[in-house]
Amino acid sequence: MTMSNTGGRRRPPTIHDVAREAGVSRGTVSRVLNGGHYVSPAAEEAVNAAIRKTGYVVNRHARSLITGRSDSVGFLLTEPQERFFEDPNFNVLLRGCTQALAAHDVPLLLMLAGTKDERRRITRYITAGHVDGVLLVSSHSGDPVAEELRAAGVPLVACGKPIGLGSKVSYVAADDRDGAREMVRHLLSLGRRRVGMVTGPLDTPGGVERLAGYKEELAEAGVAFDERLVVSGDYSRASGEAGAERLLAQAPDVDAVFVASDLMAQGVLATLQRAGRRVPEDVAVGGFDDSPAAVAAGPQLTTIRQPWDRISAEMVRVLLAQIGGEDPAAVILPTELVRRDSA
Amino acid sequence: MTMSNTGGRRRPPTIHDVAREAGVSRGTVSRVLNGGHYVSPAAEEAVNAAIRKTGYVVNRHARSLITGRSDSVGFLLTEPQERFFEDPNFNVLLRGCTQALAAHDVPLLLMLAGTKDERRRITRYITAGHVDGVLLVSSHSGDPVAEELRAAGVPLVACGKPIGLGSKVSYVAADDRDGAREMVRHLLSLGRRRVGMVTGPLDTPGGVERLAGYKEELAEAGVAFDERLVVSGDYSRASGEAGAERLLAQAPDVDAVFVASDLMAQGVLATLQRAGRRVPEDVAVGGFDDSPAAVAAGPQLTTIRQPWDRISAEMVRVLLAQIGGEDPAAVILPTELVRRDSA
DNA sequence: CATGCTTCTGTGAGCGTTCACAGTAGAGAA
DNA sequence: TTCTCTACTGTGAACGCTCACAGAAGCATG
Repeated sequence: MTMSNTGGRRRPPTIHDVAREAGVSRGTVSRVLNGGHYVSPAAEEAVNAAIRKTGYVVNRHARSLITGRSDSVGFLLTEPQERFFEDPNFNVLLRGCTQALAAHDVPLLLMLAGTKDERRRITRYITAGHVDGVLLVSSHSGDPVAEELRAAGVPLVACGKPIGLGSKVSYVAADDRDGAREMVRHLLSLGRRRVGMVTGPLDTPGGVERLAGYKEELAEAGVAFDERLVVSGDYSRASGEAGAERLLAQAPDVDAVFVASDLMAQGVLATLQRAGRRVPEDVAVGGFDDSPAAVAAGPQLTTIRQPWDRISAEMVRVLLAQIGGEDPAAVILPTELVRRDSA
Repeated sequence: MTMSNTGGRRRPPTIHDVAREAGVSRGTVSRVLNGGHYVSPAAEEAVNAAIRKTGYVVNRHARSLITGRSDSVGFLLTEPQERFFEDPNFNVLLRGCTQALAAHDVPLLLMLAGTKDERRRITRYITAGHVDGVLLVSSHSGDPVAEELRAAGVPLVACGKPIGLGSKVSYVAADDRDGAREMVRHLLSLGRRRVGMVTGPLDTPGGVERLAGYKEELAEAGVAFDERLVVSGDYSRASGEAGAERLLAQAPDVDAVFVASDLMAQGVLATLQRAGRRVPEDVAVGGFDDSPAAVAAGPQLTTIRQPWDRISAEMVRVLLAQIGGEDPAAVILPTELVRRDSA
């Protein structure tokens, strides 16, 4: 592309101007800018005054040219984007990451790898060093882009445990298993014993973990596992409706359902309503996510809140640490039971 | 912040490496890279081969340092962000802009100006020339950040007509007035004569325009304007519910309602349902936006689709043109009536 | 007085590009 | 021939910064 400089703007002040204004050398200004060790209080003050007076802002391009880093990170979305952009959790995540990065003065580049072509371009862009690291929102399947980035040694932090990327990729995730256990424990504490589950997709760690938590908690409570009480879904509302239908058919005596997402739970509520079951009197329903869907319609959903604000903050923290040379890390954050009307 | 280079990555090839590989000079490689005028076919081919062989990617920092442009643009959100991030239209817009820019190989920086502090930091960042231009999603009120950017001569394209920024700011907007007229025309064509309206906030151009379109179309059809048929809202679902209640109280004989947003229309549907009015038999309802809310519940909403994909594409086109030196421009895009069940 | 150490400061080099300019070769015209 | 013009190519300088190094000043120690 070609971009010519527009007329209106005049040359911004350089480090040289600041140095002259402060009566010191470029080196001293640079030292004040970065860390400020080995500079006298008098010089530091003079430089800061000069910066204020001139309105100096460091030229990141010049800095990056010599340091070899860009002081920016990418936010990479490798899945079909509709799904994520419509997910409120994703929005919270994106917003949280942007703000956390802003606090460190690190710009965030939004990268959408939809088509094969985009994927290639973005991979080159990243491996060329135009960003220092990548916040990755992938899911399901092993992701070729992520794999390539990992192989190229690009600092990478995934949201949720990535599949098939080896253990050397950092990730931040909610404690799906523990969250599921907490919800099941809650349902059991209400006296329910025929607790069903609509799972998420079982090719995702989240889906697997939530099911595992369900089983564990039942086992611990001494409630026998009954596979007729478990049906699988894909997190969509429609799959919640269908799942509830199967569940009612397979186990008509179900008196509680743990649903692996709020969106599916909406579908479950609809099906239960159609079937004439009252919620929570006949069937208690517990969701997962605490998304806006949880309070959108019907009885307000009792659910498990994923700490998206903390997740984004941790992703940024881990990524910056890794860019700073630290080793990859996995962070699991606790979830929280939100009691509403459905259970 | 401090970021030290991580071990894994080795030095990427430079233009020098390519030049050596191709047996030409840096200048020739540079010419091939940018436009390719005045370079012999043989040289061009050799350079391209060398680029492929070495895996060369231009160092944007070095380029930016000398050209003075960053070849990147900012996507600036100056309003309380929750509102926008939960708006599906906003998501389409963000996605569309990112993709349109990607096609030009221009990275998009996401900038959220929530707090006063962020606002100041972002303003400095932009005016320092770290982005070549800004895609602005503001709304309502005159925006101090936008005003400052305009004054600094930063290329700027707003989404929707901005208020109080003078005429020298580019913007891209849907044709609110014409869209409103089309909907009202549709309602009239169904034989309805007591057509009410729930307006959007009247301190926004969109709100004003939709109301104006409503009035114009009524006038053209020779239907007398009745102010009891008009109540105002703020685009939220709750204000739709409240608005419909007022409407029913003021004008019980209302037989159609044009609602200025789908979200409000959902509220209107709920109120009508509670009041025992059937939709569309007793009262026809027309929305605006064609957001997912339009098909979320109740009768599927007849609505006006705003061409968000085209809006984002046009915003990018206008911005890049302006960065290239062209004058600011206003683009108004046509809307489209989407017929569903509610009217 | 020399020596060393610490704290502070200035200077030159260089990061990887683009740009302006100078220069070359070949073709065609005078 | 000689001159001009076009098509192409190479070269040095510059962009604004950081980094390594050299050096100065102050102070304590030998």
